[in-house]
Amino acid sequence: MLRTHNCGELRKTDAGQTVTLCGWVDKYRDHKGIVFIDLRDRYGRTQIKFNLADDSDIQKTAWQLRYEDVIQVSGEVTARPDDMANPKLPTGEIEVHAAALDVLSKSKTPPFEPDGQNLPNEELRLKHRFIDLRRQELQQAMQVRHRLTKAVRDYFDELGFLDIETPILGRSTPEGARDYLVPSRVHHGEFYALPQSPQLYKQLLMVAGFDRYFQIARCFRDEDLRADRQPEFTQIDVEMSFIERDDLIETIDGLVAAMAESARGESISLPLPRYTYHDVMERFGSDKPDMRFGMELVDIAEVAGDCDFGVFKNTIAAGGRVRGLNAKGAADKYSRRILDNDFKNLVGEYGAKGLAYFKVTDGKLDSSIAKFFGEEQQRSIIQKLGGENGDLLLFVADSDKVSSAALAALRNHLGRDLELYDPSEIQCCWIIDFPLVTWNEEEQRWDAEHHPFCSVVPEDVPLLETDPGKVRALSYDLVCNGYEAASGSIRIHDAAVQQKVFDLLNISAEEAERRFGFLLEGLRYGAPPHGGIALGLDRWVMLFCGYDNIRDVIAFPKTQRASDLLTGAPSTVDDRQLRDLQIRVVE
RNA sequence: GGGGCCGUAGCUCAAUUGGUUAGAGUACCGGACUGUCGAUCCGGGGGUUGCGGGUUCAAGUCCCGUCGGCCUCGCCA
Repeated sequence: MLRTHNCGELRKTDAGQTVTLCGWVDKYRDHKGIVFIDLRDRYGRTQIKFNLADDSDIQKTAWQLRYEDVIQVSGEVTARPDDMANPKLPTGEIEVHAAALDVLSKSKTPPFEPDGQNLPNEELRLKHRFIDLRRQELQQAMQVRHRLTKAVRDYFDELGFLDIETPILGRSTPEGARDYLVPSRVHHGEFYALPQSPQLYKQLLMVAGFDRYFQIARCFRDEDLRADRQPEFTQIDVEMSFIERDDLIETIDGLVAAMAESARGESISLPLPRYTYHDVMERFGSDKPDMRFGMELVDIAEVAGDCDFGVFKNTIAAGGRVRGLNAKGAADKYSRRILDNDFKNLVGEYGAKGLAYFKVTDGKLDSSIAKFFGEEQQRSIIQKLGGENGDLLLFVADSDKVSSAALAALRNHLGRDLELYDPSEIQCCWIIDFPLVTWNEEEQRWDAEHHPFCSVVPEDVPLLETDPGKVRALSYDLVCNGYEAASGSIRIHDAAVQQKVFDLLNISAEEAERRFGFLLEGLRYGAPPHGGIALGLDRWVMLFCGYDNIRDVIAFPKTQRASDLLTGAPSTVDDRQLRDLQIRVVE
């Protein structure tokens, strides 16, 4: 070993010991006759003292030290005089009095310093990711990530789950997300697809009798990115046999508690609350509501349909909805310009054509459109939204879909902006009873909400033929702070029900056979009732770290256009490689 | 595919209505300094204002295009 201790562990009680430390020069303070170095590794920082009187050769080298040089220092641990201790550092009560110094590796002047001050733009940080990763936030994230995956493995191991790997090179199944394709050299013109998830494999593992499976699986989706989406990401993939929905949910409740314990040392009270899809869509306008605060949506259809405000009245007449929310005490918080521009644009992104708002003043509505509402109607609106003087009431009148999306976004914005919750808090809940299918207006057909193998609430099976939109799926999402953090379902193992679902989705027998024949064939050879779930590992790490960007918890992430600025991927390849694959690039 | 924000010294930023030689802090280089911990003080070097075109007597600033980064709608069974 080139060191006896790390840079975070020495304390006053170690005074007198001779130690050797290795690390990066984090700061240097050169007083000519005395030089201080803060030596950094991933465990912490320790002050090293170089004294002119001791050894002029060492001192000469110490004068040359610059940021991010890697050095090895030996010397005696010395207690600092009380008035010279640094309370900001855990090691601040001691310093190492250098008797030997070896520069292990000189650093070029770094493009930026990983001290977290004046953080450069992300482009530069991604280009020099090896430096960015020295920053405390990223070091922290990698540690949380490690602890989390270890907790996951330990938890499932305790419960008798087997960790089984599934192929990365698989067959393309052209529904859902766009596949990343890998050309085959041996089979001209044919391609593998990277897995969007191990979904079909894990169902076959159930058929094979591995009744408790989990895997920390890399997944790939060639879709446009977001702050919480990367083209390759990691799922905690789980599948169980001979279980019902609640068994799975309880198992995952325990997993979430174990993860929270390991990542943050927090105990989460179980069971996690469960809400139905219908319930949260009505109350929050979203199937992934942020439960850290209230501010629920309120329907004012009765008043709106009867008032003189054309937008409201016509929306109700056309079968739309008028709903609003109450920003408590925010009447004077937002200027008219912000309301008419920023807020209107915000809801406009979701298709809302406008935003109506009132301030509650003297028990009445105060707004340019208040005149369209009678005294009784104003009282009714205020009462429905629990309005008090000083409150700001905001309304969107539109279709169910648009008003939900717009108000959900507005609610999230207001919740954050009005600081209605502690941003370090974690609030998880289950969303259950999703609709099995949703009507696709453009294509004039029913689409699976989850996937075509998702099972049905037994009492709803007859509805498959009469009222498909009302059929509830045996699927469930785990939502955390407004993010979809896990999603799963009980799968169909009954051929007759599967056929009904395929019929509903307009998937012919030939088409089903062509698309997922290998799964269907497997299910014909004794398939146990089974179900599972997949948790987005990256998102959980992000949530547990309190970050709002998934790139901050991935060691080597990609940009929004899916390029890796560090390595330059994707890149062109040699003609010879293309020849082998019989692929030609066309302009 | 659509909408929005951004790009000036290695880095973080400034630069009036379009107007002198594009500035500051930090980093870097040199000097001073034996108790600092964002060390301090003195001095110095450092610019294709992302790139290309246009308007103008004059462009970092205005216009068009393009490249790159971020946020977002669509998309993500």
